[in-house]
Amino acid sequence: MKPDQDLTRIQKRNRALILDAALDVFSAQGFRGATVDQIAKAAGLSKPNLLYYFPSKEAMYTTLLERLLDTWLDPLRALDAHSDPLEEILAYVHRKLQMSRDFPRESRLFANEIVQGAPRIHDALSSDLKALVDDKTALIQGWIDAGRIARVHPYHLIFSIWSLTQHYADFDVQVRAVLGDEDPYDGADAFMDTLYRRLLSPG
Amino acid sequence: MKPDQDLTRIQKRNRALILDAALDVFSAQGFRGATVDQIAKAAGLSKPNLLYYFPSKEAMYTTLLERLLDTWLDPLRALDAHSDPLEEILAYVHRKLQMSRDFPRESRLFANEIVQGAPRIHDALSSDLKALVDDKTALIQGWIDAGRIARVHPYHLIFSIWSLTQHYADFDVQVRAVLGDEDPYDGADAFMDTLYRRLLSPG
DNA sequence: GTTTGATTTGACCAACCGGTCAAAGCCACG
DNA sequence: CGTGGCTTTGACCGGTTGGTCAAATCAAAC
Repeated sequence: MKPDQDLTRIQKRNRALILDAALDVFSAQGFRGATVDQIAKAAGLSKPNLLYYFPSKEAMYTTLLERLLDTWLDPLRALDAHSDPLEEILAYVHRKLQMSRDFPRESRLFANEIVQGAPRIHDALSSDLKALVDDKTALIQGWIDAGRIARVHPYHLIFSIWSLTQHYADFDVQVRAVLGDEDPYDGADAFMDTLYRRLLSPG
Repeated sequence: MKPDQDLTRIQKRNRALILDAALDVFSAQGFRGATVDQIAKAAGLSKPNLLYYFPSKEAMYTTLLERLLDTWLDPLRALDAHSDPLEEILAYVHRKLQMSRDFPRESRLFANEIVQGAPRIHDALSSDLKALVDDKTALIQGWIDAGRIARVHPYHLIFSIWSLTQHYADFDVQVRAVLGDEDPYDGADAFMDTLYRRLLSPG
């Protein structure tokens, strides 16, 4: 991939246009359900023009996935030892929920990919993701051993945070069908605050 | 739909064969990603033969969805006032997790459908599902008002149970990539028991 | 064993899909 | 201007897909 400086103004604009349209379509239809024509129409460009900027439909998809996995894990990377453990974890929960609220398409893109067996991102999960989680669970285990938070299985703690926060983006239609007009995220934020305080408060 | 009695022995066997194969393929690929040929091969029948038993690919899919939504909600229907509220909710959590363990294909079929906006099941969500959840949240709210469990948002409580339990089926590859050889469900069961006891214990 | 209706399938079709290509259009620079 | 490279696209291609159909096969009742 060429660095951004080597791209002309038009290239930059159109690549961004295409990736945004591709995110729309892939997140709503999955890789196989999406068609290049749909993406082209969403981007306001012709189909051959898309394939001038990306060598294939698959290239658009993997470009999106690679960029997203990275930014998606930023909140977890930020989890660190520089404050009270409980508040640190709560801050992570709130950041993660905020990402679901701000970037639901990204969340659904990952959900689609993983529900269908992660055929194009499995390696990154077993290497990069696993390494990061191993690192952060060790940090959490340290807090537990020091008696600073309650004793819970650190891996399942992280799974629970992913699951609860992403649920509001991935299952948005279901949540809204049940809740009606009420905004899901306000209640979710308060609920999770209560949940993790009660779960993790030591003693 | 004809009642089962009107079906011949061969019809019963082949319809069951086809639906099982369709569940395999749809849950792994989504509706659009699945092909009738894949389902036929998985069922050990020819493609025209499938379309002899079902009028279309869509009919196979919606038949599966309708049957599944019903059984999928059975554990929630069983939530009732006949024992200690906390134990009643915990029993629901454990039943739901057990369903994810026993029927991961069904869970992923729903996940696929809902992540993609529930185009073929949206009505059932807003009517049947909403009615059931409204009913059960009223029950939970009664327990809260009586001081028998802690004060939490009852809708988000139910969302959290769905989210946490189904996560282990829907995101199975991710969970296993991170956990390695450890069985996810044993740890999950203990984790959720702790979580909901701490969250819901009154006082 | 013959008949009749149920079951199965090879061959086929029209629509769709990802991708190609040659030609046309456009833009920036001298 | 004009010219050379960047950008855009209409037309097209081969493969796939959902679905059809007529003919062949099978099974059960008499």
